[in-house]
Amino acid sequence: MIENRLKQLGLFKNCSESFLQEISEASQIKKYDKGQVLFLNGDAASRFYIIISGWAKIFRETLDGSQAVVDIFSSGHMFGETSIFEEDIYPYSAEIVETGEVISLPLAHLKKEIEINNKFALEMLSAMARYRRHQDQEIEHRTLQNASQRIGCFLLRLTPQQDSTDIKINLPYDKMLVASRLGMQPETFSRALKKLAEKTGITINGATIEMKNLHQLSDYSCAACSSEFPCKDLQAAE
Amino acid sequence: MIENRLKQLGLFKNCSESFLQEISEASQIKKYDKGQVLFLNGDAASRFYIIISGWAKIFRETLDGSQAVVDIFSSGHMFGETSIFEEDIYPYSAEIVETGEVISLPLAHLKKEIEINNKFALEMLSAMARYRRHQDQEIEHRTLQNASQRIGCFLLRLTPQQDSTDIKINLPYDKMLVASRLGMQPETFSRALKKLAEKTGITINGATIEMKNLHQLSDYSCAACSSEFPCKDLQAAE
DNA sequence: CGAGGGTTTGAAGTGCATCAAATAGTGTGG
DNA sequence: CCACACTATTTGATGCACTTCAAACCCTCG
Repeated sequence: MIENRLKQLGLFKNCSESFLQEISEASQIKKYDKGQVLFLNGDAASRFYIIISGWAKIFRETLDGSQAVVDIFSSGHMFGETSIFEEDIYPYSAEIVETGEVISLPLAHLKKEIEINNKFALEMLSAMARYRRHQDQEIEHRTLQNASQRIGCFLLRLTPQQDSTDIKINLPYDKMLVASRLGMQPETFSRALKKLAEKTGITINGATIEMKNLHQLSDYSCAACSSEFPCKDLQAAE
Repeated sequence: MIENRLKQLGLFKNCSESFLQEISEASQIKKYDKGQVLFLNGDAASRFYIIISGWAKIFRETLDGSQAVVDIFSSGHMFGETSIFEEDIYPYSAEIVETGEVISLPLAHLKKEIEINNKFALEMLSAMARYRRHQDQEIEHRTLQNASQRIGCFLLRLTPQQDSTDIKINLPYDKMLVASRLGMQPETFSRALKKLAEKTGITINGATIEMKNLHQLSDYSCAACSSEFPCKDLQAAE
């Protein structure tokens, strides 16, 4: 049930029962398959989205077909909501990259609630500010880090805790997608990951990566970054 | 007088006289010389800033001294305000790059007003949303455009109107800074600008650039961008 | 006039992209 | 359960864009 899902999100913690009920009734939860497009850059925007499971990528595409992946979202994240304030068109395209469930909600309800519920407006502002920092960091990473360092940084942000040794993780989605998320070609990703393994002693086995010494990894990856390790992901889910 | 300056900004249009008076009294307007640092990444944040004249750059710096310029602001722009919501430390450093006047205002007052003045909170949200789009575009540009195209795009966004022919503009700050703003080295900027001139028929004379045919310039520059010309700057001043 | 930064130019190196092809992996229908 | 088709991933070879280092030039301002 949608209402319960929404209640689990920190974002709506200051919203009234009646608002949650109302917006839930006007919302839809739906399973989307890998490859489905939710909306395209320039489309008229009337709804925003919250991911329940699976992954979605946010991207922009040029006429000649090359695309820039701006971000990739998972469970708990919201997107398409910036269209409330400007122009009512989506500023990017969104596509499901791992099958899962997504709630679509009407922007009109969101807008109304922001206008009348001050605490909720603050919650939104806080989320926006957090995301801005995330983007600043993104710009920095793409400017200063080389391919291997960007991968290392990405891996570090996937680790649950920083203190333990011998961490084993799985890449959250396929390598092609990780590559585009980090702004590089798949071939470059493959080579850069291998180079990272040589330099930092991590072990790669398909999509599974074993990290015995996080400090060695962070020494290498964070050398070209203004943030210190542990550099927690600023765009943390609600 | 600070209060009058603030009244000229659209941002504060829904604020009460008493708030404007209060925050003005707690604010300072000061002339800063080129090279002065306003704050550093990681500093405790208690004030935010609004530029009256001159230019300021927002950047992040690694231990080894290389820096990523995140943005460069001019008259009417505000920065450092995102620290209200998180951690109370600045997420980037700020330095004056063209001598001018800057107002520094207490974050505490801003925070209080956001909490009690709903319309103002909305105005802030709107500004945040606009800036987020600006950053998305920035990430796209740095991913998809080559050096010459980034310069062309930068020039197009400096032009006052899109329809006229034979436009003459001056670069707003020195070429080294434009280069860093666009994420490239000064040498690369110099060469890429020359290449742009060959490809699009613009004329370069020191810091003055003459553009006889904007369409030729946009055809070349916007080929690797998802936005159509005219691609107005989303981070427009208040 | 001379010092010092900004800008340009040249030469060489590096990192990533691209193109091409081999290999591994995955899901499908037989 | 296997063979096939298709996609993801890796590897190799090559090219290009940008960087780096070095030096010259130019401009401005004391």
